Amino acid sequence: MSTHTHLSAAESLITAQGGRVTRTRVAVLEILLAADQSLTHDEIGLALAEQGIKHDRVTLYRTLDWLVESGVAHKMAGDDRARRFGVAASGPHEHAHFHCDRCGKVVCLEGLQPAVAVNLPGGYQLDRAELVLHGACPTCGKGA
Amino acid sequence: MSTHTHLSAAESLITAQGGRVTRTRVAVLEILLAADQSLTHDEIGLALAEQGIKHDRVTLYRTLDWLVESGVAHKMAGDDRARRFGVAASGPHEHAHFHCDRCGKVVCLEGLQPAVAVNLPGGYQLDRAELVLHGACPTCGKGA
DNA sequence: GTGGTTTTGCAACATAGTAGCATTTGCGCC
DNA sequence: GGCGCAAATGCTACTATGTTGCAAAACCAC
Repeated sequence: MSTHTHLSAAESLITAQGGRVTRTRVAVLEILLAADQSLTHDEIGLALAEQGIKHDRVTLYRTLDWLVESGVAHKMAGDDRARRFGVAASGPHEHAHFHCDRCGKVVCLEGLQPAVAVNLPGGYQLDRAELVLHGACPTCGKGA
Repeated sequence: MSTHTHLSAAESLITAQGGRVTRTRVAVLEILLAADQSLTHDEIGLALAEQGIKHDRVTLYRTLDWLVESGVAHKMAGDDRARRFGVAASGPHEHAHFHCDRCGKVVCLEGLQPAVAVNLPGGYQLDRAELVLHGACPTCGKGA
């Protein structure tokens, strides 16, 4: 299975960033691309294990860091102390996140960055705004 | 110095929440009240030590948790994995934070919660919005 | 295939936060 | 003022998350 000339979306993304296409990288990126929510290092590691992909905790950290540095993925700090990762689908980091306070799930909400025309006190230079919405996701909200 | 009938702001706040007025609690709360920025557990611990107030790491965690639960202080997760604490001066948690990407300092920006009239995809129930602005603080911005 | 660089895997370390339990302390009550 | 009891503290040990250094392995250009 090496004569393929067809590259998967994950493989294309990786080569486009000038990185080597490795088992772990492809698998991690595919997991992130397939996920409808932000995943923790742990969840990704579990998914890898389920696919029978042997890997090291450290490798995964480094892979994720590389994806973030390359601008392919993005990292966000949650209320628990675990960082969550997701694919930065379109454009810059200008997208909001929705954090379900019941199941703890974090989803990316693309294209709804609001008018954050805040009037900052003097001297502050605004670079980018990060918006996290808290509430209940569709799944948890139904039960209420 | 125990015949005082006058209570400090910190002491009043503590008793108002039905908690006991202890050395550590008063000191921590006074530190938070005096701070112009959000502080990490570590920074607060250092400040306590400077005041010669003996304390335990665990006690500080518990004190801070209590303050947050009582609604006196608020907790926020930063990009580093340390939680930062600040006094929730006015009203609910409806205030934004400014994170200086150069010195890492986090300040609370009261009264500038923007119109987060975001149109959520179907099914999401918005509870509260958390806004974190990134950029340079006045001090760091000057040097640029 | 060969060579050189990137990436991985391992082991050890670092930091942030938590749990259980005995001791101390604040504070209401007498 | 002293007593008792619940709340708070301090200790030790532990968990979880993330990092560093280095040797071995894997990628990929040639």
